[in-house]
Amino acid sequence: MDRRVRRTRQAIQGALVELTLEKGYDAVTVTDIIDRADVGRSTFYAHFTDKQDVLFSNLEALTFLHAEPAADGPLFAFSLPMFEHVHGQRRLVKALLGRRGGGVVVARGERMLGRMIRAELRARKGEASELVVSCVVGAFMTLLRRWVDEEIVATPAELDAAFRATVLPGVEAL
Amino acid sequence: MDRRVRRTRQAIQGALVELTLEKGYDAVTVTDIIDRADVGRSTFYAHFTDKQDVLFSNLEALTFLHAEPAADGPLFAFSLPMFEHVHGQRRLVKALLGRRGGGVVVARGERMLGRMIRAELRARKGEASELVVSCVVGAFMTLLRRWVDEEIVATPAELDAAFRATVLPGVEAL
Amino acid sequence: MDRRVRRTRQAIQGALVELTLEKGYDAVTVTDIIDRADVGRSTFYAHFTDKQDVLFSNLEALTFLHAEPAADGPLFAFSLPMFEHVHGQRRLVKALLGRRGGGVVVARGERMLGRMIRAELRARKGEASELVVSCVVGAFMTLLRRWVDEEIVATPAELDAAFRATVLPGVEAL
Amino acid sequence: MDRRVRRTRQAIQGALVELTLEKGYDAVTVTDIIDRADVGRSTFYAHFTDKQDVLFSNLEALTFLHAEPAADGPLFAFSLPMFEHVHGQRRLVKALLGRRGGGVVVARGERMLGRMIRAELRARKGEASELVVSCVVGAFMTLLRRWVDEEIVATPAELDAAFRATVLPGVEAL
DNA sequence: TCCTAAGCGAGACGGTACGTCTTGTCTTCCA
DNA sequence: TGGAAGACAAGACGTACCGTCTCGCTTAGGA
Repeated sequence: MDRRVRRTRQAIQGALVELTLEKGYDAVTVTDIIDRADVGRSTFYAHFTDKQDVLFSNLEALTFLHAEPAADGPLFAFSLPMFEHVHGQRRLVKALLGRRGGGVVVARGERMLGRMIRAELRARKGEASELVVSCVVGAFMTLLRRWVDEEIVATPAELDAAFRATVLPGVEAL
Repeated sequence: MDRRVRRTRQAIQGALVELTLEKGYDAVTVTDIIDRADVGRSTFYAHFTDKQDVLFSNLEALTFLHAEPAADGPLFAFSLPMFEHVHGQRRLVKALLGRRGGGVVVARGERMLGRMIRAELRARKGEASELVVSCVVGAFMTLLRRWVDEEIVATPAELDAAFRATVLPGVEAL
Repeated sequence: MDRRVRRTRQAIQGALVELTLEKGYDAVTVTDIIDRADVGRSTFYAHFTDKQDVLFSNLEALTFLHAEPAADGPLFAFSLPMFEHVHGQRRLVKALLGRRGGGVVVARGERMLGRMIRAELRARKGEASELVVSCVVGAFMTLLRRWVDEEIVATPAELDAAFRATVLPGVEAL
Repeated sequence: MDRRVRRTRQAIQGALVELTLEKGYDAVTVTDIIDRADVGRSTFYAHFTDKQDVLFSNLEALTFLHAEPAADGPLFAFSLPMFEHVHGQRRLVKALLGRRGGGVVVARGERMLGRMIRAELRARKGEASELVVSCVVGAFMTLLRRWVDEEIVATPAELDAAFRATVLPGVEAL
């Protein structure tokens, strides 16, 4: 891929993140992005189909979203590494996943997390109740979201501890 | 209030709910609402400032959002009644709170639920960790949301059971 | 006719004149008139069909518009009395006929004046060229309009003198 | 300037003229113009601020409005050329200056003509009475307007003859 | 003196036009 | 000759008026 092309794409992606942090994803217009990235309108549409397309392209940088379920080790072992990973990318994660981000990203995160938790539960218990999966997903994602939105102040270790303390006893008792 | 006024407001509110179920809240335009409600443009703006204003006005019909925390009885006793209440208004709740609804409503629901859970925990344990509150709120709301979106099929009693089984042991052990 | 009715009609007519002098006829809205006259919307439409209807109703007070052609005496004898008559109603005439008034009134004035001048010429000369009638009408009306708009400062006698001095020699020579 | 831009502007200007001839300037809406010109709403406002702005832009095609006073030769020599010039653009002049046109154009024409006549009179007589100027302006403009409105049928030469015959004796006698 | 019809204000209502804004496509021009 | 700049059509936005309408209150003027 052309170096210029890469630069153009990054300028656009960066502009969306900045603007999302400033005004919230919904309020950002394609015109805003173009102006901020200092790029022509047709250039934007040459690289992306949509504002949402830019959002999703940014998503690939969020590697924690591609985590794989662990078949052994303690239940929900993904938790601590994930909080730590997010810690290093707070700014980006906040823009994408936080209150001002596009709701779609949260939905995607939930789906991915759901798959992981479902797989873990199946591996240990044979079957996974979708009701329980929803509870666990919700507990984790809400914690994560409120943290990046700075409604909660805590270290990754504290988050991990609280998450496990709240849901593990219930899940293991099933 | 004038009888005509009441009819106009209801036509508009109803139109928003219908259209949200059909195309999703974000895709609904004020023009859509006007046409569906068979109401003049100026009439719309005489009653509501916004599409969002209509959304919020509908919210008041969702009485379960105004639930009060119980000081005694079992922990999280609100759960079953709430699921049952929602059961009776699935259509409306789905439109407002579901995947296709406006994200704002979920946020409002979380805030309200957070207040309730925080109060219950304070009443029983003296103090309430915001981390734990977030987990419980997330577990409940995610369950509720996936249910109204029909990603989960279950009775209110089953939902209540799963919610309590998942989070109660952990919360009580603290 | 009810005394109340008369009062209402006059309030509306007066409001239009005032507002026309302030902002010009075109800029005056029915809503403006209603507010100024302190009258209900439906009352307005009970008495008049239009803003223009009010304008025309006011017109009847402008009696000089109903002048009759004189069959004898000097040519264009209507001139001096008309300027004098207007002098006494400058305010109203200015609102209706002036630059800020509705163009329709000028058109009406021209038609009426045209009839008068045509009749006078026919009486004295047997026939009246429509071209000459137009010139005379234009000369008189333009003089009148610029005078009520205060682009010209003069007494009725001076206006009459200028009008006759300019067009009479030409007309009589035909 | 872009070829597209020129085409767009002309389509809009042309649409206004057509529509003015059909319904009269006041009755023409921006929406009408847009539809007739087959142009997007935003495109209209990218080129013109107003309906009136389009009107004025059309005015520049009316070159006779920019005529210069002649310092010598017979008085009011502008008359015949002007009637002839208008003859070649009847359609446009009728739309802009006629009964159905915007009153503003007539006002502009009167001002321009006033300047010309005033200058001619000053050059020959030392001083120009504003009263006389008004009469002459009115005579000429009214003749012109009734002619383009087809209330009068005549050739440019006949119009010129009538105008001069009516006002010249009076003006020269002063 | 009552009472009944009309006059009236208040303002809800469906429409229509406005001028602004954003979107995604399409054309032009330049490097 | 390929890509940046930006003109464009489409259509939603929120505002301002319009002319119609329904509602009660008041206010004569006839019973």
